[in-house]
Amino acid sequence: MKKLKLYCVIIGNALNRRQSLFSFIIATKERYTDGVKWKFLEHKGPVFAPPYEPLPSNVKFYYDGKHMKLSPQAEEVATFFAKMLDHEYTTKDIFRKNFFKDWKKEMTSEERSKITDLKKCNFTEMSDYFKAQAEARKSKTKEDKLKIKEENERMLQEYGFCVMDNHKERIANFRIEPPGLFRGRGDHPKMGMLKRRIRPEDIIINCSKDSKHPVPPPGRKWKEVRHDNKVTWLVSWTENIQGSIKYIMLNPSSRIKGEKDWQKYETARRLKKCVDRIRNQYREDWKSKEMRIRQRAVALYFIDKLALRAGNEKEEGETADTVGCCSLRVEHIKLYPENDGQEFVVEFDFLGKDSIRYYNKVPVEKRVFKNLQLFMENKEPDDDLFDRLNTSILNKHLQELMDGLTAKVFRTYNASITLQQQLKELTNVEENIPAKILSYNRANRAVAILCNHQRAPPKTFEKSMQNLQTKIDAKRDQLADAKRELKSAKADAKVRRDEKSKKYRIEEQLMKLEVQATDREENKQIALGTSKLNYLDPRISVAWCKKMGIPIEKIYNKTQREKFAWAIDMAEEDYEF
DNA sequence: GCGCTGACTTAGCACAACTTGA
DNA sequence: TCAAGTTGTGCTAAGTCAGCGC
Repeated sequence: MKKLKLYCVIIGNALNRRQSLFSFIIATKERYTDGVKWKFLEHKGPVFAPPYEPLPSNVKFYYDGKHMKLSPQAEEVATFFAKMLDHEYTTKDIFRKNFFKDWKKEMTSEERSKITDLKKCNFTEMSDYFKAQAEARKSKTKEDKLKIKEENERMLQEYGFCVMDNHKERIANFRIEPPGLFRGRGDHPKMGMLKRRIRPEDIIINCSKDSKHPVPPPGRKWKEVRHDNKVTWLVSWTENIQGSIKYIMLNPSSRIKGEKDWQKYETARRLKKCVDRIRNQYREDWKSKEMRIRQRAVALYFIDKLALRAGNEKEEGETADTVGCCSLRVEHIKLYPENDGQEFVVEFDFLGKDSIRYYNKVPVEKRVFKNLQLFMENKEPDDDLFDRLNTSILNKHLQELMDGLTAKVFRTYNASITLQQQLKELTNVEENIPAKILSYNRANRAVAILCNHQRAPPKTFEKSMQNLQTKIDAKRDQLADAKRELKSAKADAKVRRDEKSKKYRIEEQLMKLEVQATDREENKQIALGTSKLNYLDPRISVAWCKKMGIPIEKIYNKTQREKFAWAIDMAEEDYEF
């Protein structure tokens, strides 16, 4: 009864934070213990990519120096390549090979017999045409830009929301991925392949029986309409490169995602309570008689100490050659009994998720070192380091140690606890706001380094650094002037006061610039966003802001505040992870 | 156990949108 | 007011992990 009453309140005012927080707790504790994710789900279905518009006749394609009119299908695929002409991708052999193979499939038999060598294809007119179009888009008038904006807004309002259990929720990706050329990361064997256009007939709709079902475009059909309330997705289709399923799901601000996120951090907090026991256990296991247990224990030590990912097996030749902890190979580590004055050093060098390089030299305990020597005995470089271990074995073991424990919980736990410790260590209530924020970013950075969240240095980095330095120099000159003026303004008390406050103001500005420069330099190759969004319990940041008198807007932008609304609502100043 | 698949989270990059200072 | 620089958002690839059938 009480529950029912609450729901009514929620329906009446779905956007009221306090109330949605209640529904949140109810949902987690009472409503969905049986894998049911919702009772009611209604939406408008996906937005398809716009149909292909053939090129104007003056934009020509040349083969072997001669103009050649392509069939619409072949032309469309050619434009995908033309649009990427300036990208390094198009110079890579695999990319070109894959593209050409798939392009030929789209050609008429006549085209296929003529076009036999990609090197003889000239796409430059197409490429120039698209560049001109992009330029034209940029230089549109204010009114035109506003019109586009309004149209986008209209689409968002129509397709960007759904109703799930009495809440109107934002959908994350309501637009179907347009066709194009597949761009894998790193050395992907499938780069350049044609990602085909998705049609209504490829689409599975998921919604509740008693909802208004989404309508396919006129004269078309959905592949299937199902009513599976044990899953959270609204739309799915099978992608043609890997044959995997893609989904349309809800925005991170939605109840269903927020709840899950909250749960994730609660699991990490439970790990905090038993991590000492687990650490003692794996240290004991280093001595085990059984090889499989020693391997498990050393791997777990790496996952815990270095925040490595679990490392599932991957199908060879289907994806880029990347590894995580359990899939490390002998060639990925080097052992140094002594290195730079430290004993038992392990050097890691491998490509992880997204082909981001993990390079680290770490001193380890002697037992770990000896075990690693043992694991590597009589093995080839491309043999598995942990040949008696995989993620499934590891996670089964972890499950026995703590309910809900898996390898990735260690990343969440270590990231969040590091942030909390670093914030305690680095920040001082006495400092001013820019200094506090620099400290926050430094704490955030410690986590990003731990998790190896890298980014390519921004293209404009050097220049923007230089600009900042110029500003700092100018500000220093200004400060020197102000100091001189203050000195010479001895007699008049009022003038003195004014000069003093001016000097103070300039000092503040200078400090702010210097802090900004430090922050930016330290951030050159480190991405803070990923850890902020996925690994750091937002309640730690909310509590810190409250304690330090920092407005939450300084730490989280609008999107982030929406995602972490539950935490902003929940966490008090004394929150402890 | 073992391989496979589906569902869901995590990830970096490209580009659009906004901000700032000349 | 505009270009340059900076930040935010969208996109979609690439992971993790549970569950299933054998």
